[in-house]
Amino acid sequence: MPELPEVEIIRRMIAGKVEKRTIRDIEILLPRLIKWPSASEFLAVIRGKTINSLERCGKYLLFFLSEQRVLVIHLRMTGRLYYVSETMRPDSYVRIVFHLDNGDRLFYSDTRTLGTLYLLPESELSRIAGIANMGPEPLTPEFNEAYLQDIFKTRTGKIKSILLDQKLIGGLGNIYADEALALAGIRPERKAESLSSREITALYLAINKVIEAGINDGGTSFRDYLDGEGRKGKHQEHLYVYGRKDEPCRNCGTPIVKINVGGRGTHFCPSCQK
DNA sequence: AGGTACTCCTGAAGGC
DNA sequence: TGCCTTCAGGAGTACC
Repeated sequence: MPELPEVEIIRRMIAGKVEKRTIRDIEILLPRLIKWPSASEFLAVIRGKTINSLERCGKYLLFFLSEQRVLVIHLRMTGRLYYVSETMRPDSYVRIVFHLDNGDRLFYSDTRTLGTLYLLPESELSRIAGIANMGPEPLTPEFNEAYLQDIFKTRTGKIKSILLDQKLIGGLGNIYADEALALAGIRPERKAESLSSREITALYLAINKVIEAGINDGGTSFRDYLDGEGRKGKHQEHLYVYGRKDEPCRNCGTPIVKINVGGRGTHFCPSCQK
């Protein structure tokens, strides 16, 4: 599942190739993935637009186009973007094909078809609530210990659920939330308000560390994720707890436990995490 | 505010 | 071998 590191890897791999290219045509094989506007209007508006830049906001990709339009893509669970040369054939899950003016294409592929696409004027970006309300992202100045102290101290919810709330922290998903809590030595079911300032410091450092490691490893390919050229990341080889149920903790050897927190599969070491 | 349940969706995996 | 059920989960929404 693409989280901040995976989306950032895709952005970096694709940005240099699509920027300054014009979208010559587009094939919409599964119209319901397009949330706004209608598929026919989407097609009419995007045709002939030039991609000025490719940015990321949390788990959203933002293609800034000519005439102050923005193409917004959220990959959700199984969405993928590939930049491919003229000769490559789409796999059976390609749902949308962007034809560029140099003959190359951008494939939007999605096995479970939960991804979402929008096309709107830049000035209306805030209509997408997930973007308008996005909390500070790891590895930015706004995401710091003081901010975490502030949001944790009054919240009675479980820390794992707090970490996944995009309004509070932008870009964290299930894998990196589990990993950060493991690295910080904190149990996922702890109430946020129960964390000591020392634990909050540890968690702050851990979140930045796992996100940075994920990016440096080219993302985590646990089930579905592939990068902008269809390749797997390497971070799954370095995971502490996610997907390691019954396997020995890398620190103490205790079998990793899997539970359900807030409807999400949650992994932790019952010995190292307090 | 926070918990729970439900929705979207398909392929993999597990049970018998 | 084969059929059926369960699970994976980001995000939105409904409801208490």
